[in-house]
Amino acid sequence: MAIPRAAKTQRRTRIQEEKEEIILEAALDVFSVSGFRGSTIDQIAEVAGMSKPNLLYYFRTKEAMHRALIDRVLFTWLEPLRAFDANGNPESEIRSYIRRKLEMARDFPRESRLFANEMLQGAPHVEDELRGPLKSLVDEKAEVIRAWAQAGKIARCDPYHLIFSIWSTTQHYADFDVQVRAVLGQEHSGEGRFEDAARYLEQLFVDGLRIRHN
Amino acid sequence: MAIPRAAKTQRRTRIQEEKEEIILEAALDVFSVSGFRGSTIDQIAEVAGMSKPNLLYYFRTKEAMHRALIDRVLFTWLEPLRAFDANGNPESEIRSYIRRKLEMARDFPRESRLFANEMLQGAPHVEDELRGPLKSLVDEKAEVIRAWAQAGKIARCDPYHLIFSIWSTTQHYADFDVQVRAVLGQEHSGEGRFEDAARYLEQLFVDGLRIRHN
DNA sequence: TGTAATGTTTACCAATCGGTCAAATTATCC
DNA sequence: GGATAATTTGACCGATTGGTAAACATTACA
Repeated sequence: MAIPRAAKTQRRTRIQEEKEEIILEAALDVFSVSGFRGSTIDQIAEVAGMSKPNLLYYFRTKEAMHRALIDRVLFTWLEPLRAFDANGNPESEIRSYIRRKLEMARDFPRESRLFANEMLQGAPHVEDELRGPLKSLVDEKAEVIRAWAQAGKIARCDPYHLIFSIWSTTQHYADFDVQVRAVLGQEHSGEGRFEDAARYLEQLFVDGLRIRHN
Repeated sequence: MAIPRAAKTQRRTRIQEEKEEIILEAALDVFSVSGFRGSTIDQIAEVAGMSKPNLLYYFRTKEAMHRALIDRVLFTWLEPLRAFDANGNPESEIRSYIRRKLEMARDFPRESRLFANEMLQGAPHVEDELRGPLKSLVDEKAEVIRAWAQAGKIARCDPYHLIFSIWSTTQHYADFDVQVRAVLGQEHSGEGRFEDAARYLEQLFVDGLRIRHN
């Protein structure tokens, strides 16, 4: 006799793991494009290749699917920042942070867009996480950067806005991908654009544009 | 006897101009948060303070409202880039471009988010404009930047990615406003954050982080 | 192999969706 | 003021929405 819901059982069966994975994969496809409100369970069900009630057997509500996705993305999304090392030297740390974030924009654009969608809507589902864990992590890394500036290793600058600028420039290649490709034109829209972006961004952050003052 | 639709008449009445303005204002509120699919005519009608059939008297479909908004935003959004002057000197041109874009992020965040929403969804309504007028304008300005680099006035760098980086860093303060405020905390979330951002970004682009190599 | 638990589907529900219609109301202009 | 055009609304429509109920199918395990 149909026990509660799969999510409530103690041990997860093989089928549960597999199907939940398929569902979240499909949900990521849909949510990342249309946002929470603009996505429908039917869309997700179709992408996942199963019936709507079957989806709802694994995730009771649309919100539960979204929640599960957001939780997963939030964690992995901050990996590169966590790896930011206070003991490394500024140049290589900043260079590799940029590179890692760019790789994520290239390899996980849907995750980036899911997050962006949530931000655009005012973060109704994750505001607590932003104010809590995210802020704490950024505060910690900002302190590292501040110390570098204090020691004269890099220019004095606002560490928070420095972090914002790395986030925005790198995520741009995932979130605004259509625009980037349209502007670059067909001949420069290959995967090489990420290499070009990496080269440009590393130069920008390390040396700036070296504008000749006059 | 009810003539076609207002939009089809030759001369627009005072009421038409007023109401269309009110509707577009409300539509901007709603579309910029929830995107096209996630927004409903009822929501817009409620914000606009009029009945749904009354909205549809001025704009026949939800798509027509969105279209009208997008057209308006697309035009004004590129003003700063159009003002980019080939004859000016690189430093002041880049500085003032950054400043203007930041002012727009501050003063017209809904317009920025409407555009961002459209990009996230793959630009289904504006892809032609991206490939046409937008690309042309960027090509033109990229050529200016390339000439500056050629003349040794600024560092050699990819002009397209330079433009992308100015777009992304400045629009970030509109599109990711919630995140920026959450991370900065209450004490630094006042309007002063735009001043801080301007100072940081001008430094970044002009001088870079001046990382000490070793 | 039998049976209980797990998984899947068809049929359905009330609410909301984008949009229409005709009637009622208001503004405009002679 | 009256005729006419412009504006506004309540009632309504079929389609789609998130979600449920219950019957049916499959799996796991003793």
